Amino acid sequence: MDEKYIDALKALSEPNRLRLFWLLLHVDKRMAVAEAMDVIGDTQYNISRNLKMLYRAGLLEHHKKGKWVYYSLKAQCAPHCKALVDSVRHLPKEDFQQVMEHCILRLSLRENGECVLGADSAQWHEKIR
Amino acid sequence: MDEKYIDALKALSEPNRLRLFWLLLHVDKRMAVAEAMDVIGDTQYNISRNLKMLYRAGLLEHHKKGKWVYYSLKAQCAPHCKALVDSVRHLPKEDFQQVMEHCILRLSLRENGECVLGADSAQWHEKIR
DNA sequence: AGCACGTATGCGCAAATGTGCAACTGTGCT
DNA sequence: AGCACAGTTGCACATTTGCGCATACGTGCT
Repeated sequence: MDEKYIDALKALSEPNRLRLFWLLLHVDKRMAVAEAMDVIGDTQYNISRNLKMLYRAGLLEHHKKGKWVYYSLKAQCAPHCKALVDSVRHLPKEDFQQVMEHCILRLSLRENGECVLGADSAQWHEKIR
Repeated sequence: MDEKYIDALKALSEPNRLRLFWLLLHVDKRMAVAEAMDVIGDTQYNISRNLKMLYRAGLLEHHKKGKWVYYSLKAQCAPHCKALVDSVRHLPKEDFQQVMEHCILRLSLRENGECVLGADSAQWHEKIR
C-alpha cells in the first residue's frame, strides 16, 4: 500500500492543514511561515508543524532564503496523488473566502516579491483592521 | 468547510478502510458484510464499523436484503468528492492483488447473485486453501 | 561577538481514534 | 415460539494525534 498516499490523506483530513494546503494550492506561490501565520491566524508552532506534516506527506516543497523558509506546492507524479490534489483544488471557494482575502493582503506587504515582515507586525494589523 | 469531505479523507486514511473502499470501488458490486470479512480477513465488528464510517462519510450506500446487509458504492455529486474517489480508483492495482483474488473467489460462492454463506464457512476455507 | 528574529522540535497533556469484547437487534427457519 | 445466524452498538483500554510551552537552531544585523 502506498504509504505516502495514506500520509497525504491523513495530513489533509485535519481542517487546519487542509486550509493551509488549499492556500498554497490556490495562491500558487511560495509562502513563508510568518505569512502563513498571519493569513491562517494560527500560532507559530502549529503552522510550522502542519507545514512539515504536509511536506513529509509529499505534498509540499520548501527552501530556505535568508532567514525565511518558503513552502510551495510539490508537483505530483503518481496519478492517484494528482487526483487527490485535484480534489482539494475543486473544493468550493466560498469555504475559504477569508483565507483568500487575508492572503492577498499579506502578499501585498512583500517587497520585490520577497517577504520582509514577520508575523503579527503593526503593518499587518493596519491592513486587517 | 465541507464536513463530509473531511470525514471522507479521515475514513480513507486508515489502511483497512482504504482497502475496504478500494474493494467496493473495483468490484463495482454490492457486497455483504460477511463477504467483506472473508475477503479482507478482518473481524466482524471491525468490518461492520469501518463500513459504517465509510457510509457516514458519504462514500457508500447500504440496503438490507433478508438477513444480509449489502454495501455498495455511492455515486458522488460534488466535484471534489468525485476527484477524491478517483484518486482511490487510480491507486496501483498491485497493492491489492490478494484482496482482488479473494474477492473473485468469494463472489464465486454466491447463488443467483446472492450471498448465501456466512463468514468463515467450510466452503470458503476450501477455496483459499 | 552579541543580539534579534524566523523557524524547528522535544516534552507533557488532553482529546480523538482503533480494537476487542459482550450484549443487543432483526431476520429466516423449524 | 424458539433457535441460529447476520449485523450493530456501547464500553473499556491502548495507541495516536493535536496543542501549548519552552527551548534550541540558524541567519542577518550592528
